[in-house]
Amino acid sequence: MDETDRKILAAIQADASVSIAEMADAIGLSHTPFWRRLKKLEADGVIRKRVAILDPEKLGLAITVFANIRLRQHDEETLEAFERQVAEYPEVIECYSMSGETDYVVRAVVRSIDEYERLLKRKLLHLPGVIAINSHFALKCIKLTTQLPV
Amino acid sequence: MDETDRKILAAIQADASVSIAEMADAIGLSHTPFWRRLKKLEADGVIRKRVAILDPEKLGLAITVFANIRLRQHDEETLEAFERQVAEYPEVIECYSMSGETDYVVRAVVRSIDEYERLLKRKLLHLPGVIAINSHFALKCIKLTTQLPV
DNA sequence: TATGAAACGCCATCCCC
DNA sequence: GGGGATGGCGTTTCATA
Repeated sequence: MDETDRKILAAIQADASVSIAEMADAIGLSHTPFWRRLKKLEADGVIRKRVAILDPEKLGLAITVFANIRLRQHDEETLEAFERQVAEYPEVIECYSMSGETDYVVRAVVRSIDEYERLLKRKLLHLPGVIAINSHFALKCIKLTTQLPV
Repeated sequence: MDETDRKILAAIQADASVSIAEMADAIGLSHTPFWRRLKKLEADGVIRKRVAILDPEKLGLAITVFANIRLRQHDEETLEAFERQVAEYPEVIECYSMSGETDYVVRAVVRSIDEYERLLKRKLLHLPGVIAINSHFALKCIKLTTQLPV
């Protein structure tokens, strides 16, 4: 993967709606080699998929919450069950297992505080092994992108 | 925005590479009304843009870090300067101002611990008003999606 | 006012150089 | 890496209820 590939990736992760011909001569390449590189990057899995990015506000999803989750037990089965189930909640946009005191951090988006309370009390707190959850609300989104540094 | 629009949004935020005709009859609609609704959702800004999602691993971006940032002062200018500058770092994928003790939480992706150390010491710690940063490393990504609950 | 059918024109794709 | 041909699809217009 050379410099030209990186330019292609940068372009297509910024805006995938422009035509191949346009992108190609934006980076100074004719459309055929551009297309060939693109297909290779897709085949190699560097480009995972094409998606539409929606506006959370316009969908009424005004609230972003970070939930720091601690488990009571850390055996294989509990972790596996927790991870499988937490990933299924559509409100959960991100989840990572973490170093430090917190076992997992979850980012969820919800329409209201009420909805988060339900997510917390009825779903997250009942996940396998959960002993404590610490919730932090985002006041404002400064940056949220899908563009990786290539 | 009715149930049909939600189906369109769900489909296109899951996979924007399939043709309009295919999506249309997947949700039981002929392609013209589907297309009109799509254009309206774009015009209304519900659909913000189309992008390609890249694989961080394949790009060598193996490490995800959450940085909890505290500022020493909270006057308008400091906040504004901090927010403007933090958003410019390509390693910073997300940043939110938060309730609670932490002023800002940042999610960054880097190639190595070394690279994070440089990001922290040379960039983040020098941002306007910063007094303390607490870094937490992700051990594993359980879920990371762009799909919002529609 | 929302949907279905049909024609147009562009662009992704594949050929060869 | 580049140029050219083609087939399919997004786009637009017309017709319908």
